[in-house]
This record gives sequence, structure tokens and C-alpha cells, in this order.
Amino acid sequence: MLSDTRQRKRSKQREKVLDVVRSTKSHPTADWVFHEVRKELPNVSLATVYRNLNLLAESGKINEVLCDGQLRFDANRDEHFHFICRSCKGIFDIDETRVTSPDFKLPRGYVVQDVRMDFYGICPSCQASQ
Amino acid sequence: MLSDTRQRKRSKQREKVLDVVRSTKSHPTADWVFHEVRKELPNVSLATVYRNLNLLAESGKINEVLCDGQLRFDANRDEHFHFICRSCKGIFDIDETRVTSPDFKLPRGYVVQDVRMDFYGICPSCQASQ
DNA sequence: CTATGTGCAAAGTGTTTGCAAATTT
DNA sequence: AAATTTGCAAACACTTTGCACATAG
Repeated sequence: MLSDTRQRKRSKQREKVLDVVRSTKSHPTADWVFHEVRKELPNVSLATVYRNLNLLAESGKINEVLCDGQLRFDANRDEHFHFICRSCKGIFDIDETRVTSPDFKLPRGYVVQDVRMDFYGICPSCQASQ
Repeated sequence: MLSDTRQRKRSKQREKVLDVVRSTKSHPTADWVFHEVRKELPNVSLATVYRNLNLLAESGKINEVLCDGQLRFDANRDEHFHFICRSCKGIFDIDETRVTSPDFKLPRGYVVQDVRMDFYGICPSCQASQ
């Protein structure tokens, strides 16, 4: 397991993986990140990309997003929500200011650390082309 | 692909799969459903269970829930939210009356069909045992 | 009778792991 | 020098598919 507390050493590969995830708002898959990283480090392996994505998610530098059965990554650290288009399967960021966080009171004993809110529907461009 | 509009015929297997998903609030995995169905139909195959879960989800009789990278199923058709425990990975239903749905105004053009809200944190029993 | 559904085994997809060599501190 | 990280290939877990036979309408 990698989810331990070992001390980390830097590596070109890990830094590049983080750069790539930060370079986009497209919520990339591991495979997309792999191909992007390969453009600059032609020998990286997919395994290394996976290891580093997991490490970065674990240390909180990026977030994992589940969409349509696939794990995707997101380096947007601001609180925001996702709009998932049922037509094109795209994920769009909705910035928090347009959404009032919900009031909630859960049954006794549930300690809430995060609320994740996702909107499902049809995005503007799919809307237009129908 | 199974996501077409063919006319469906009934089958014992499909009915049993639906019964099993309806019989629990535990958000079962396909594999759990498979083992339950096997108790009454010892010859069903895992493929049949998958096919029928997909068919039922497609026709809206059950919902898919993604949790911790795994696809799970839920036959609770009432609006409700999920609490996902970061310690035990359990999924708990939070019934809607304790949560006031959020106000939101999305950018022009986004047509919202559903809002999914998930709470992440520590569940009461993990809380107690720490 | 015809189309749909099933069981099985094989293939597919996305992700993780074991290991020796390379790299970082 | 000691520990971590890498690339590779093999293993993995979960899901889907091809096909011949069975079943529903």
C-alpha cells in the first residue's frame, strides 16, 4: 500500500503529473494524464502515473472525481461543484458563489467532513445541438 | 449494447435481481446481488446479474451509486442523500426531510435534471469505536 | 416460430503490484 | 549508504461480450 506515512522524495515524474493535472479544468482521466506526461517524459510508465496520482490525491493536492464509472482527477482546490452532462458526459465546474450551500441536520452521531454536490442534466452546448 | 429499445420479455432472473436489490438498504455490489440470487436460482451466472442490473438501471427501476470506485445499486426511489463513511466505507441513507435542498442558480443554459448530494465523514459507529 | 434471455468461458478495461535497476537525499 | 521511485510486465478486480441453447410471447 502507498497510503502510509513514509517520507517522500521528489521526482520529475511526480512534479510533471501535478503540472499536467493543474494545467487543465477538464477533469482528466489517468490515461489522458499519462499521454500528456509522455510528451515531455517519453519513458514514464502508466504505473508511475497511477502511483503519483494516488499519492497526490492522498496528500490533498488533487481530488478524485467519479464520473460515469471512471475515476478522474481535478486540481481545482477551491470549493466548487460539478455539473455532469448526461448527453456528452462532460464535467463542468460550477463555482460556489452561484450555489447556496444546503442546510442540513443529520441524525445524531454523523460527523460531516465534506459535502459533495453534483448536478446532472444537459449542458449548454448539448442543449443547443438538439 | 443493451441500451436500445428492444421489447423486453420477463425472466425469473431479472425479477429475482430486482427483488434482491429491493430487499436491502445496503447499496449492494453486483457480486453481492449475484450471491443472493444464487440462493434461489443456483444456476444464474454473474453475467446475467450484470445484464439485468444494467437493464433495471436503464429503465429507472434502480439507481447506480458510485462509492469508493465501486459501482453499487440502490432501489430506494424516494429522494434521499448518502452519507459515506471515510472509515468503514459504508453508505448510509439520509432521508430528505432532514436536509433542505440547496438554492442554486447555474449559469445560463445548464438544464438541471437532478441534484445529487453526498456527505462524507465518520459514521456513528466508527465514531464510537475510536 | 421468432425474438429475447441465459449460462458459460473468453475477452476487455482500468488499476495495482512485484521486482531489479535508477534516483534522490 | 539508505530509502524511495521508476519502468516493465504480470496480476488483479470488475464488467462486458460472443455464442449455442433455452425460454417467453
